[in-house]
Amino acid sequence: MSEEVRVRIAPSPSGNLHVGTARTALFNYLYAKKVGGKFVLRIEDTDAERTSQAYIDNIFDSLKALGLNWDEGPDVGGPYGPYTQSERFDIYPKYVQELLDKGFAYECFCTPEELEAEKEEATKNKQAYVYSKKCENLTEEEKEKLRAEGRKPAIRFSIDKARKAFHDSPVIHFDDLVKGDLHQDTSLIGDFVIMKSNGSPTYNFAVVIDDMLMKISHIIRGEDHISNTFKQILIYEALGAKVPRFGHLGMILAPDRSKLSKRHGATAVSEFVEKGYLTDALVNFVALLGWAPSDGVEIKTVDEIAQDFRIGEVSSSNSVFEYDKLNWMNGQYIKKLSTEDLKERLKPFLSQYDLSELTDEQYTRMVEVTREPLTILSDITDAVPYFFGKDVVVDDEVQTTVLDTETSQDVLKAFVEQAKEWEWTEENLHEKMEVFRGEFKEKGIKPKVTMWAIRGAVTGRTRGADMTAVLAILGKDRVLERAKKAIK
RNA sequence: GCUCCCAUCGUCUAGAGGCCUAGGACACUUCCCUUUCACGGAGGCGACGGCGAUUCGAAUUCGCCUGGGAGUACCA
Repeated sequence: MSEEVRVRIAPSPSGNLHVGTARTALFNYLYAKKVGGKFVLRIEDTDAERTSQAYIDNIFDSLKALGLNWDEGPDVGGPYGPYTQSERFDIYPKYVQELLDKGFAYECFCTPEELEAEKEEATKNKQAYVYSKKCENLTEEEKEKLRAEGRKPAIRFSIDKARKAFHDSPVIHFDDLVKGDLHQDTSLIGDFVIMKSNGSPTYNFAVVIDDMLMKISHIIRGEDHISNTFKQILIYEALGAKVPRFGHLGMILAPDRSKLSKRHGATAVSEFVEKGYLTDALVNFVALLGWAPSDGVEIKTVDEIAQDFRIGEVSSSNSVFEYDKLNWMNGQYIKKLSTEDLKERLKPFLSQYDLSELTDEQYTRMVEVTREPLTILSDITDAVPYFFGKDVVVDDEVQTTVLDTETSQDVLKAFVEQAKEWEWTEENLHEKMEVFRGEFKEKGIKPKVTMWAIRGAVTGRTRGADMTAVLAILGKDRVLERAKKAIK
């Protein structure tokens, strides 16, 4: 039973779910799925200042949208709850006391000013700063005196004592799931605070307690946590707990190789969704940042990826988040959507238009003929203005380079003349237009030039959806009116 | 500053001593298809950061250098 694989994602709700966190969540999820383990969600809302319910909801929604469903979490519960850190506050003191009793922790009465001075001194001497440990061997009398001054102690973890109890060398190692053997000289790690003077646990302590109590067996996270790992291993050992396996993923960088931030565009999963990215495409893309399919087929569902996933094969280097491939991939996913599904998904991006102008059939056809070039859903906004309203806005350039030409004028005159007699069904229009192009071709005018004239008059543009379909959707009256209007 | 991690095309990556004149995907580009844009199809451009060492043989092993990233809090 203790062999059960349990992984977790423990986001801090100080912002919307970041793509980096999403990728970490994904890799944990993939690992759990692959080996039949449990995926746990824990909310680390210790920092009340930056936490908000909106962010918590955003994290839930984003994870769900990505298909990363958790087996245990704040909402669904589980055997090792609560899964919200702020509700776990009363369980930490017990373990602090245990460490105190075992001699692996001690009270520290240093003030922020004193600590600051130590640090300055260290930087001045170009030394790496490590806490002086001056409070480690305080006598009871000294402690009483400090307490009488009104000082409230923080609790520090004694790196050296813990290390000596379990390791021969000050250099400790662990076998990382993705990076292999990792080591660190613990004499370079200062005795860090595990419980603040206000009684709340620090991150490095709380995670260990939470992960230990939640029986997390494998901790897969960003490599920015490597240095924390050594501290955490020592705490696990000091508590007599089983040390979990760790796996550290490379970071996701922006194209300029700096940390991905708002400056580079969207960073939260929800922002990508708002921009018109499909969550299926987003997870797929993010999975490819560090992982490669064994069969070379890159477009895959999360379940398919899970089948093929091996944590040891994940790349240990950082990767750059480039939009090019994401865009391509999103386009591929849009192509796979049924028209009915796409019609619904497109609606939020068509809010500036009055969809009631169109019958369902017209809307369906419009989507069918405009969906091809979409890479993100919001592209639809720019692709359809001419389907709405009576008139059309003609680009200046289209006016001068297309409509104003003598050829175009001839084409439009002939078009109006002939089209008013046509039966206005798409099928019939298709035939008629073919004949129409043929007539002009005989006069030496290329089919595309003929079409440009009509397209320019009817849509105001030189590019767009299939012309015949556009004519059919717009209806005879509007088409003829717009065509006439373009004739001088 | 100190410590740690990383290093194959512009980007994501395959590659675990000879199968590599380094493969794929995206991007870029040429051509084809075509009522435009796009999609699709067929090509092209394009990389083992540098220097040593080990070896008959290194992208693959080792060392140094360089470059990039991260951590150095009573933040998480």
